[in-house]
Amino acid sequence: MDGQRTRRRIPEATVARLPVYLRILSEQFDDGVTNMSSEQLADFAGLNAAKVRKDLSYLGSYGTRGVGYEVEYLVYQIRRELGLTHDWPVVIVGAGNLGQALAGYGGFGDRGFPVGGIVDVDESKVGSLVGGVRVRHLDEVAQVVQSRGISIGVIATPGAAAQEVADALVAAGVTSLLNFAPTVINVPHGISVRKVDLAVELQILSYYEQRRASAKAATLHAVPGAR
Amino acid sequence: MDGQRTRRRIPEATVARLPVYLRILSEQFDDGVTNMSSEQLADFAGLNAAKVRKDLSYLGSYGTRGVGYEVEYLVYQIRRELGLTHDWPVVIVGAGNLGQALAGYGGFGDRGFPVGGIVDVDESKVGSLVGGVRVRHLDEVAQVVQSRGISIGVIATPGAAAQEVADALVAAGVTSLLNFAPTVINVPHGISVRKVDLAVELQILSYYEQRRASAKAATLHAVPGAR
DNA sequence: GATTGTGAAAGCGTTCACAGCC
DNA sequence: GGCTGTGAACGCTTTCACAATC
Repeated sequence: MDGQRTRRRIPEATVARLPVYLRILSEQFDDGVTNMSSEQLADFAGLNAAKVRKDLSYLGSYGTRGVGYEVEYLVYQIRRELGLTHDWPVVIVGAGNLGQALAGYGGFGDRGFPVGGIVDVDESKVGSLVGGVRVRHLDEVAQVVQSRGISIGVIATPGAAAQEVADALVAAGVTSLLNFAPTVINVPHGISVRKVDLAVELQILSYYEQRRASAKAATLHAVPGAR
Repeated sequence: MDGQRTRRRIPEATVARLPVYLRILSEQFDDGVTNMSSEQLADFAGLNAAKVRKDLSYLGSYGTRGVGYEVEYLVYQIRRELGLTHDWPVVIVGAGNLGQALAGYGGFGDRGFPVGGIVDVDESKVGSLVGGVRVRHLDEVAQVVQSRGISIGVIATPGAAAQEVADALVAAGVTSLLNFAPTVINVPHGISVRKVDLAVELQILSYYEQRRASAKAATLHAVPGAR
C-alpha cells in the first residue's frame, strides 16, 4: 500500500559512501570475486566493518550471516539505490580550462554521466568542439537541457559568474548542480548542490601541515636535542 | 610555558569552513567592507549565524559585542590559523588531462600553492612544459620534493597507479596528499589525505535525483491528476 | 539596542557488542 | 564457528538561548 513512497531515507553520510562500495565491489566482481564479508569490504574502503554493515543495512538485509554479501547482487542493489540504472546526461557550463578537462576526461560518460551539452558565454568558444561536443551559447542552455532531458548541471566558470549560471540552470529545469567555482551559490529549496573546491582542500591540508610544523617546533624547544 | 604546544584543537568541521570564511572576508575587504556581523558572514556562506560564531570562537575572541568582527583582523587570524602566512609549493603527479588542467589553472599559485614540480612515468611527457613547469620522471620525485621543500602532493593519475604514487610521495617526505584518483589510498599514520572524486559527487547527485523522480511518481500514482 | 561568546540541549554519525542466523 | 543486522552507548556537530559586553 505504500511501496516506494515511504522509502526508507538513507543518511547523507551513508549515501556518500555507497559510490565507494560500488566501485570496489564492481572491481572485485570483474576480478572474479563472488562473495565478500563486511570486513573485507571495509579494508578496501579504508573503514571499519561495523560502519560497512550499518551502511549496507539501510539498503535492506542483503547479506547472509556466516557467509557475507554476494558481490553481484550487492552491486545491483547499490546501483538501483543510487539511481544508476540509467544514464544521467549532464550539461557543463564553462568551456575554459576546467570545462574542457571535464569534457575530455571520459570518466564522465563511462560512469553513466555522458556530456549532453557544453555552453559558454564567450562567442569565440561557441561553435568549437570540446570532447566531441559542440559548444553552444549560455542563452541556449534551456533548450539544451530540455531537448536532452538533463537534470544535472556542472558549473565550471569563474566564481563571479557562478550564481547567475546557477540561476540560469535552475530556470532551465536542472535540479542538481555540481559546482567547481569557488563561490557559495544560493538555490531554491529542493535543488541539490555539491561543491568541489580545490583551494579549500589545499587550505585544509595547509592547516594540518602547519599544526605538524608547530607541534614539531614546540617539541624541539621543550626537549632540545632529545629523540 | 606551553604556548603553541597546547594549541586549542579546532574541530574538523570548522577547519573545513574556515577557508570559506576567508574567501568571503577577503572579497569583502577588497570591496571596502571593514566590519561584518556573524549574521552577514553567515548569509554569504549559506550558513546560520550561530555556527559562524561558534567556528570563529575557536580562533579566539576576536569579535566585538554589539559591533561584529573587524574584517581585516579576522582575515589575518584565519590565515594564520590555516598556515597561509607562507606558500606551500605542491608537486603534481600525473601530467595527463587532469594534471595539465591543474597546472594550467593558475588558481593554485594565486592562493599560495605554487606548482613546485610535475612528474609522470610516461617518457613521452617527461621534458615537456606544462603550465610553465618542466615535467620530470616519477623516479625523481624525491629530489623534486626535497629540493623545493614540498610537503603537499597532488595525485592526478589513473586509479590503478594511485597507491604506488602515494607510497612514493610519502617515501619522498610528503606529508599531505590531495587525491583525485578514484581509489582509496592507504597511508601511514600522521599523513593527511583529502580526496576529490568526480564520479562520487555525480553519483550522490544521482541518488537525490532518483529519489525526486520516485517521490513524484508515487504522488502522481496516489492522487491522480491532483495538484 | 546590537551583537558576541558560550554553556546546555538536540541531532546526527560512529562504534560497540551481541543476539540471531547460516 | 563465522558473519550479519541492529539496538544502545558514545562522541562529534549543530542549534538554541541568553548572559556579557560594547
